[in-house]
Amino acid sequence: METDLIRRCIDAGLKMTDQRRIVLKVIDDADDHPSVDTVHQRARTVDGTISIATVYRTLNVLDELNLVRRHEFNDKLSRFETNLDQHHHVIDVDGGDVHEFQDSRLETLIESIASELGYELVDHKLELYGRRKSS
Amino acid sequence: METDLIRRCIDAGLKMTDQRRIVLKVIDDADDHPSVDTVHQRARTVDGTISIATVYRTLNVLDELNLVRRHEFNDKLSRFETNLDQHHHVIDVDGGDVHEFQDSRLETLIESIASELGYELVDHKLELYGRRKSS
DNA sequence: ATAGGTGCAAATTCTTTGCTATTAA
DNA sequence: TTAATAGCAAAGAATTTGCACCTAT
Repeated sequence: METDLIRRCIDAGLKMTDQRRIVLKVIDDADDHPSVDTVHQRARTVDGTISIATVYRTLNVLDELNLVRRHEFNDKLSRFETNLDQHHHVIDVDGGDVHEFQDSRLETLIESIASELGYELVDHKLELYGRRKSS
Repeated sequence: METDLIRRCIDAGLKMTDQRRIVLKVIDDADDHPSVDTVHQRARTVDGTISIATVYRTLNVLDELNLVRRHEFNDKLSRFETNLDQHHHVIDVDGGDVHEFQDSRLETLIESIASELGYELVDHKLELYGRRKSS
């Protein structure tokens, strides 16, 4: 098994240890925005000996390589996501649920705003805080 | 002196102590995005005995009252801003400078996207990460 | 063979909190 | 007068790191 994420790590010159492979799989499989602790717990179900330090180190490396994005939504925990194309979020201010979405109008607008301001866009984060409409 | 921020705090039922007044002034005067520690240092230049605990407590109250917004840009420090109308930021990925901007097209689009998704917008944050164009 | 990675525990860093004394309202 | 707030120091929580051992390349 050679996921895209694994390949990118190898290309970046990282050693592919068992622990790293497990953390990468957890991250790759996640369709939510897990905290470090959650990633650790999930990794433990595969290998009970994997340490939280390794999880921290791995996530930090992935962050540096821009293979994951780090967020802090309502709480103060670091939360991670791999799906780098859909970085728009609606956070429910009541429940705290995080819902992802994608919108091309937004992409286009953001791109041109950055350009107008004299910047070449590298990445971006948009977080909408809202309340479910009852209607 | 009765700044708007002070007025809002009083209206919210907070006691206006000397320390609080100083922290509010620091926040109000800031045109950057100071960390808790920076706010503390600035407050100290006015009153050398003000404690960091008080700064934390004051900023937390302001955050709860939505009189400041809490950010975490490139570093992992909480950073604060009072200017709640201009919550769009470009972060220079090289220098780390944070530049604020305002864009009505964006406001409008975000508002309608939230609505389309079934949310009533309460607040939002947009962070663009970019690199200065040399051209 | 060896540069890089791991686990563990200790150390750091940031933030909160219990307590007693103080003070704005 | 009294409920809220301050300062201090201790406690907590999240994250990083030094070190001795291990392993992918």
